[in-house]
Amino acid sequence: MNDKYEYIKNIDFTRFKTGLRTVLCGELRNDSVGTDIKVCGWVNRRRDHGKLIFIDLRDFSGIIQVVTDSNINEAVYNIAKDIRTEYIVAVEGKVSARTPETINRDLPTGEIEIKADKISVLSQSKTPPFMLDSRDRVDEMARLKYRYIDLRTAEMQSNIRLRHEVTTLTRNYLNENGFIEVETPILAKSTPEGARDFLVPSRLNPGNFYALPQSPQLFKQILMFSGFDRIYQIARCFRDEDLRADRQPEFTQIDLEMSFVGMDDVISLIEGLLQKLFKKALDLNLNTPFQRLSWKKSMEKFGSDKPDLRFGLEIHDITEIFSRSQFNIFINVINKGHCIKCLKIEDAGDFTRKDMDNFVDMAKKYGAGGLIWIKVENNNQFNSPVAKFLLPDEKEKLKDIFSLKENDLLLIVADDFYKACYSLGAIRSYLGKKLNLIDEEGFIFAWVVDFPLFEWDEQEKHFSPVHHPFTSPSADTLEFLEKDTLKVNSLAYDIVLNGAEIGGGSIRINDIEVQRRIFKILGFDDKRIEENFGFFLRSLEHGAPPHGGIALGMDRLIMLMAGLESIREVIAFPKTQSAYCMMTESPSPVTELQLQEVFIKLSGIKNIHDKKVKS
RNA sequence: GGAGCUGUCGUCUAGUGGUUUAGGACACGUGCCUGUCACGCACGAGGUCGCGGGUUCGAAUCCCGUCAGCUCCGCCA
Repeated sequence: MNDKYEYIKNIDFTRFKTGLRTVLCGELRNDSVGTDIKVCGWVNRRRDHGKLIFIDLRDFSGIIQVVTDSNINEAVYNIAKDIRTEYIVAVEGKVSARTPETINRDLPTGEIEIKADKISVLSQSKTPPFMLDSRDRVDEMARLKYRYIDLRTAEMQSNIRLRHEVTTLTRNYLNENGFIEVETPILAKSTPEGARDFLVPSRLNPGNFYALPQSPQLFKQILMFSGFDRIYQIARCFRDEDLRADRQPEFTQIDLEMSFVGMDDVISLIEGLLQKLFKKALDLNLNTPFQRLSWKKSMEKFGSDKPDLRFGLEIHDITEIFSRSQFNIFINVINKGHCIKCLKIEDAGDFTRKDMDNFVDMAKKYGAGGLIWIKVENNNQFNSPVAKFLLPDEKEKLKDIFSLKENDLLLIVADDFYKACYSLGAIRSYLGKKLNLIDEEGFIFAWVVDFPLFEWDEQEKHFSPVHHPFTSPSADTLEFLEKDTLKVNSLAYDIVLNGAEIGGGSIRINDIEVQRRIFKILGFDDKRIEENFGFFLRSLEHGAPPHGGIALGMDRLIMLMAGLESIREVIAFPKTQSAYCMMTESPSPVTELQLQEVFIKLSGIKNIHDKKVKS
């Protein structure tokens, strides 16, 4: 049976009994035959057979067929005649068994129907802009504009209810583990670095602004200093950056913080949570502990800090082979202490010259200087734009190491470690999909650990934190903080699922001197430290326990659990790529008076009212 | 900030310089129909081809610009 409403689980139907209805549409089975019921719902479809009209009545629980017969009750029949799709009606009648030949096996309620004694229209509806059962073929713009209709579909009901299940299970699990839920301000303080803040002007403090929190990070830590031991929050976070399929300007994190813990404590707690979520919501068993790999190894083998481990196709280092190379590109790279990385694709005979150009473009797009391809032809000849620059023994070594045979393809990037790995990692992901190497049903988790604490920001010419500035350096690399900054590792951990980062956390700094040193390395002077983090440093010097935490990107997690490709599908009212809400038409201009009250004067904007005038 | 793709009745689409008066399907309206369940049948209404400009005897079609949506790079402590 094809039951679109299988998201209705463990529901106590009696709770939904109201003055207007005694049962839900999806509730009844043939054991109710003969009873009189009242039911309310939307008209999913009406089928008019002349003297006989069928109405498929829908609510969140399912669909039931209502029948009116002009020979039996003409008044009801006449009402049914004027009813249209998406009208909301109340039906009173008797549950009756369908004759064997009229049973609908596609419907859980297909063995019965309701003979209507009374139908009243509770609300009329204009013809809907699109049909609910063709939703997946409807342009997303229309779905977002008429979100209230899109949300009626079984798919969206299922997604939003899955979301509710995840939050409920999470709260229960964390409560059982001694956490309490604490709210923190939405009108918060703007802090430097990180993402762009959303600003909120203060009427009572002219010229001053709140920022919407990018995460409740500092509040979580301060609650540890306050002795709550374990807190969590299903936290809304705001970041004013460009959107993606998996990024919205406001999104939700399962955000938690714990006292007197090390990395393993947080990791095993989260493994337990995910195990419970997947078991209860999807009936899937996850094996724990999840595998762990270091950031370095993840970059080296998969070219990503969020590797998709559902398939192999690992990256290899072939720098050694070319140590005496005559090829300029390789010589230059090796002289700079950089490396040569390689991806081997077997049976690549179908790839054309155009595909090769495409690989080169992809490598460039992801930051590499270029890409070299070598295709193995029959009798083991190398077909490659650089074949003539390769020494015979280099060719032999490549054949040897990769056991090359006809139609094998090597994609080679020579660049610094990060660019070489990153660009080949992007190609690896592309090929994983293109060559169908991925088991779409599988969920492969991993922890990525041993991140560097800092990276060098080439544009801004300063160090910036890989995680955030409150992440603790590892004890064994702490000594390099000032003298070999990039060598310092952090006690940060990311959790990765099927090539997506679904969360990250760290053991935090609880030593004010270390915290001050970190701010210094990040290039903050004393004045700026005091202005932005003074409150936090003062809180650190009044007794701060060792503590750590993590935040899971809940929208992404639910998206992956539901097998979807955009978090917009699991958010009730998402925004478009230009951060615009199609339904409410927000953001929008405000009145001059509103601006005056918050002491704001607009400048440098052209055509403020011209935009968004459409459809 | 950048790249790519897309935009034709309410919806999904056909149409790549000339019988196109822009075609079809679904939805919608009217009528017929007593067992359908994506009901069926007949008839009907519905489109300034996203917007602006250009090329051309002629533009939905080609060119430029612009707006919107999507995907991606940058960005996202």
